[in-house]
Amino acid sequence: MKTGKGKGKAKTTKEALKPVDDRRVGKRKAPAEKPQPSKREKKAKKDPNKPKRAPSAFFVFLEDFRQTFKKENPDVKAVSAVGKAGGQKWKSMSQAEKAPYEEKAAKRKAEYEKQMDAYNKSLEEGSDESENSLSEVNDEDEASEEEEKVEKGKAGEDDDDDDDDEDDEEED
DNA sequence: CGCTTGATTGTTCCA
DNA sequence: TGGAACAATCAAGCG
Repeated sequence: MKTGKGKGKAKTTKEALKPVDDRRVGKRKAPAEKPQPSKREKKAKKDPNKPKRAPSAFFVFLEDFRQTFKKENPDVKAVSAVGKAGGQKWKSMSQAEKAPYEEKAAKRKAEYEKQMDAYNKSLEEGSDESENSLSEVNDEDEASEEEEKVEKGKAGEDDDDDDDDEDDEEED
């Protein structure tokens, strides 16, 4: 389900307008253990195979944006600057532009899912019962880069066009 | 000398 | 169902 966030719209956008004050979801963890709970403690507990989260479309976009941003702002050395700028631009971008990034992110996710598969198994490790349902992840495999059709030429077939949006953003 | 933070959004998982 | 936590970056700053 996804909490109906599908078009949730707003929510984040609006919040983004305002300084992230409370939004620092970075880590709301309860800092009770350590006086200085770092924002993201690198995994307090080591999991045997906990795959790292796949970068979201936003992160993917950031990777590219970082370089661009640095190029135009070589003076800026603050990582946060890129984050902020990237965040704003991200919202400025239309979904169509984010699409390619999302696609890439989706790919990363696919691999992540694979890892999770193995991770899940390890979780049950001791448990008996049901197990094995999925095939063991093949270690090999992958690597295929199927790049889909990048037919941007539009062979003339019309269609498509529905791309929805382009610019405009909803909101309103 | 080394760890820590900082900031973005999205995504994902656990209870 | 909801919240909580974490994903990359990268250098500066403090202990």
